[in-house]
Amino acid sequence: MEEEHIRRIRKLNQAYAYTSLQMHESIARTAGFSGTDHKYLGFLLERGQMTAGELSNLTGLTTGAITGLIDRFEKKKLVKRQHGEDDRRKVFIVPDTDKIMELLAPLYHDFRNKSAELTASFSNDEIKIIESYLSTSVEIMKEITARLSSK
Amino acid sequence: MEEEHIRRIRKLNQAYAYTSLQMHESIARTAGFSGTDHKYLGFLLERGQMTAGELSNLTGLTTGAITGLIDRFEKKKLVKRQHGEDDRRKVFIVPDTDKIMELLAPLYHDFRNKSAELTASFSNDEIKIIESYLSTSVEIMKEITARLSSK
DNA sequence: ATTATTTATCTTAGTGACTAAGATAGTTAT
DNA sequence: ATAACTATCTTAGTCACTAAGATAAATAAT
Repeated sequence: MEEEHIRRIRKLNQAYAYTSLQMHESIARTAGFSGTDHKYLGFLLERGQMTAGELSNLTGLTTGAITGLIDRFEKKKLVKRQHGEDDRRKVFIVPDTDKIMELLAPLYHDFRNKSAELTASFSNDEIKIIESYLSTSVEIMKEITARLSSK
Repeated sequence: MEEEHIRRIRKLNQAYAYTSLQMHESIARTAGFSGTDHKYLGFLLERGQMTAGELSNLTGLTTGAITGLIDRFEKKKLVKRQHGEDDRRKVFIVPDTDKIMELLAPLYHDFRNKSAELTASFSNDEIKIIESYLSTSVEIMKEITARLSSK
């Protein structure tokens, strides 16, 4: 019964998305972040230093909101402001990777371990299937988001 | 190379969680919802009518915040307040399922179709593997969340 | 060179959703 | 009846956000 499979996977996906959101919110709260800061800190961590304007574009926040975001991070000494040498208007936000990792790593520790264990419990062929499913899903969601944002 | 698999799946998971969040935020904005309202409306839709207090417990919001949430939904005629017959202090939030679906269904239409297509592209055995991966992941994340919330 | 335009970030004023604490109204227990 | 409790609402204050404009630096135009 194919319809049944589709329904079950859809339900699982909803649960997955919701639970993931909950977990990340919990982790953020535990780390002492309010609201969406955790998400944007992850951004900085992954992409490395960038200017305030770039972060504004990437996040969709106004430059004013970015100023506040950097202020909060800077107060916690998780990032530093560094004026551009060639263009002194630019403000590079330089994440203190070690400090951020020190703060977040313990909170992700268990999740990482258990997830790794789960992955290791599958064979190579099985992992290919899971990877294929996940990556195509990501593509689908990106496409939907792009379409909605352009409206 | 098992380590490599684990790393790749972890990266895919991060991308999945992030993209999913982005998509749901886009859908919310398109539907005219600010912030987290969309999430809680989904809650009401899935669980059906409940009292303000129950929603407060489930969401973790204070009762004051729930009052505002219901006000906003009520103004858009997506839910109705209904005083309990046995206990007149209680306020049941009754979602207008048809109206909510009418608002949200078109926005999820493409996503649902493409996801169904993706699911249908796998064999029965492959789907079992994906289901197993997703459901165990959900369990892991629930456990982590519960542990953090109790601290 | 001086001036105008553009660019990058910051500042200010106002908004909206949130919390904490207390008010209101209805219920249960003594 | 009165007290204690419960469910929701109200109020005051906070915080992150937007929109619009200020500041400062870079680039272009005359």
